[in-house]
Amino acid sequence: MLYRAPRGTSDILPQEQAYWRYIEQKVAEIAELYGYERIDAPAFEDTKLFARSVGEDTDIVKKEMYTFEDRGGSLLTLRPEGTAPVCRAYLEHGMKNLPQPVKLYYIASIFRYERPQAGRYRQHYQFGYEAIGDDDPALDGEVIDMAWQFFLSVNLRSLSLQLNSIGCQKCRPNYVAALKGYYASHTQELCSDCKTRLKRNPLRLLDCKKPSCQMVADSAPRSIDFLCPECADHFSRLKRYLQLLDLPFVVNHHLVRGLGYYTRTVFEIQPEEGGAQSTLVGGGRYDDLIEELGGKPTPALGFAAGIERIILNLKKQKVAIPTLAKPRVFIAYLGDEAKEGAIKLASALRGAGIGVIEALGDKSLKAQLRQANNLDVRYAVIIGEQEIKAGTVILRDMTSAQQKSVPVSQLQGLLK
RNA sequence: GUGAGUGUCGCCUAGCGGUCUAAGGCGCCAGGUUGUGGCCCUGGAGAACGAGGGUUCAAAUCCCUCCACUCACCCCA
Repeated sequence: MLYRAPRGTSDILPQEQAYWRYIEQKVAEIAELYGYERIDAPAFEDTKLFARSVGEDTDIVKKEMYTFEDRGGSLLTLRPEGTAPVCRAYLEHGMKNLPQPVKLYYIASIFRYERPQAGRYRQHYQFGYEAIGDDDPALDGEVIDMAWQFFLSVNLRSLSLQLNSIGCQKCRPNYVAALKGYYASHTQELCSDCKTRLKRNPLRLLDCKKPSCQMVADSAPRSIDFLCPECADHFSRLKRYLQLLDLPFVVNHHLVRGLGYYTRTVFEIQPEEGGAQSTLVGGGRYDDLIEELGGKPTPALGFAAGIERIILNLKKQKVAIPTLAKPRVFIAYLGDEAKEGAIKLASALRGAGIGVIEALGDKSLKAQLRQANNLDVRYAVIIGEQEIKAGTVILRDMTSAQQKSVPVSQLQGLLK
């Protein structure tokens, strides 16, 4: 084989498309229900947009971006996440002049140069909802509710909703300092990865998977104990609203999220029987991001969900999804004259909204019907020399194997 | 970037140093007489055995390198 899809990418084949259609429809339905409108940003952006927003020190920026220089010398990057482009669009189009918050959603391909494994791809798809321009915890509740309702609507069950608050610019430094202090006295118990995390990104110490590090993390200071009064109030009101909505969240003190821009609320949704790359939804508040990108201080939040991972779980849970429509009629013909009749008939039927597949070439009727059978079509319409003369066709029901001669004029009605 | 496992027709699998210019099943195509499918029967197309180097009289079968896939780590949806 000369060419294959690049590593970490894959073709979404016809037999998979029903899942994609299903999810895209649900995403749009939920959006409509909550008043979110679709936005499609370009697949690549100025590299600096992601470097600034995601955080220079994150792995995404340091080693996972598809960055290239175009012929004009601009440094561009295939989007490694969906939030920054939406924020850029918010600023670029002056959306602060719209009624706030501005509520947007997207479905987009995402590119990250990582080693592929179960549930992780170099090109994959995420959808996300973003609400920009309000800091009311009720908005946090709404966004989390949307994520939860989405999964209810696609019939995925046994999910867990994890919640935490990591504070704001004012209170988080105190927490990080306390965390560092705590970990400094436990360095000898840490794995080598955690030793570097202690220097680079102390918050990430909390979700190391190694059991020995988990033990250390279990007794570590908790972010919610260091929240400033405003953040603490925000968090407790959010929890109140989530209770009102009957959302079964659990506060996870180890949940910190990887992207650099999060403030206050962070949350994830994952299967209860979680494997390695199992997180279905990750999101949270990013109150400083718009300002960081050059706008006025503007609170905002959102989440992103991985579509391939959702499909993986739909299959695992054997969720029944609607099948895609396909033509119900196959037209077979015998001879050149009949072929011309078949071409005209197919066109007329399609004009009436009836899906039709035509035979091709100069095959035996047997071969044509075999094809009809393989196409899993409901009816075969057969046209031969006799039918052309008589102005009729043979209508064959492929499931019952009953067939009868009918006038062409009546065919359309019989196929409805 | 690290570690482990895998790599034979579109799919699944047999072969594990000579009988393999590779076998079977599914699928695909065509026939089984004159204008008819799905079952059955017959036939056909389709892989130089991931790629490139070795070892050997001889390699799909042994060795090396690379590539890809799968899973895990890092990280993340």
